[in-house]
Amino acid sequence: MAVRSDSVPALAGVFRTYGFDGASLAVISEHTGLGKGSLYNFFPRGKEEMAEAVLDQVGAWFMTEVFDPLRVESVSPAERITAMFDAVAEHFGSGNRICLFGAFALGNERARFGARVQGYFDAWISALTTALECTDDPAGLAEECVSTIQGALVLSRALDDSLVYTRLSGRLRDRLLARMEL
Amino acid sequence: MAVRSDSVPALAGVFRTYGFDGASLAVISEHTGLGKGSLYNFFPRGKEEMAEAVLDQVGAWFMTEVFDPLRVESVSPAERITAMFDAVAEHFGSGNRICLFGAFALGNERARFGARVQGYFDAWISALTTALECTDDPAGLAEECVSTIQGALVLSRALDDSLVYTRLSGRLRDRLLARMEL
DNA sequence: GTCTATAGAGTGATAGAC
DNA sequence: GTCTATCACTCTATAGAC
Repeated sequence: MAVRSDSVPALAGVFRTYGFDGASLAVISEHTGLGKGSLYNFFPRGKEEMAEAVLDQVGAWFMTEVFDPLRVESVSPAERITAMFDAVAEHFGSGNRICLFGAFALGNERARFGARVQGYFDAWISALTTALECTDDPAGLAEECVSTIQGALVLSRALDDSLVYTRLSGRLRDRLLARMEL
Repeated sequence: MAVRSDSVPALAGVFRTYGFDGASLAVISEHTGLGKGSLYNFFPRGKEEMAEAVLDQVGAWFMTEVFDPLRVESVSPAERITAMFDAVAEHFGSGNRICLFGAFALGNERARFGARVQGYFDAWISALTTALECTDDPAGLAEECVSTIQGALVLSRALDDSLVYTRLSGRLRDRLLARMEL
């Protein structure tokens, strides 16, 4: 039997492709394979609740797979940073998939989901700052790192070339690792 | 009497705030002060033509105020770069306004306006590459610069703090200028 | 008469909610 | 599937400039 959480990955794909406003219930119904009745059974508050569920599930994935590992003291800071870039590249399909939080930050969606968006970026920068404590400017570099990844996703998407993402994130990673050796 | 181009700045504000899908004719009519009759008189193909007009006007502004000055050989490369950061900060309200091309790149709008989005970023990177010819990696740094500005706009918006933009673009500018002195 | 600008009632289609 | 609201858009009407 289908459960609510099973439909969240499909919902994520729809919101990534169409945005919040562009994702009609007809499109959602088609991509999830669920009728409107089922959708309102799982998400009584409608589309807004669907998007919240997506944001929460993606946010939870980043927490366990990206943010928490950045604070594990038994792993060297350089290895933590390298692992972060690997996990992030995997999640964003090396530039082929956008960041929902970034897209929602730029779009009209920010009005509805601003708190979740802010929480995601705060958590990322905070975790990165911990891993970069061995540098001379942990908070500044963490902010720069998160921002650069978002920029790489924008540019990669704009130029329709995932190599742009790979190139930019590789440069960033190397620059951070160099700063950690000081 | 009103002319078509007078309404474009108001249209730009609407699309920036609501996105393409979120900007209904009712909202557009309200913010421009024009009835539907006037809007369809100026833009016979409707919303799509309105957005194209906005993109074209913003693109033209960047061409004359940002891209072309980057190629003026009578000005030193360092001064050209500094002037670019000033003009860009002015246009983006130091992080308070988003980049329409960046937002359209991440959103559903890319399907309709992808060519214009790609042209904007190509032109920017190309012009910057010229100004950075005195460095060891003009094209790479140009790509990195444009991407970082976009990332700064995303993060600034996400955290609702324009100081994030000011801080990140200042760091980037200084880093570029340092690379030019080599 | 012709052209551009304006206003807004009215169209069918489709939206989200239930 | 049914509901109502709203969507993008069309059309008619009217105004003044030439």
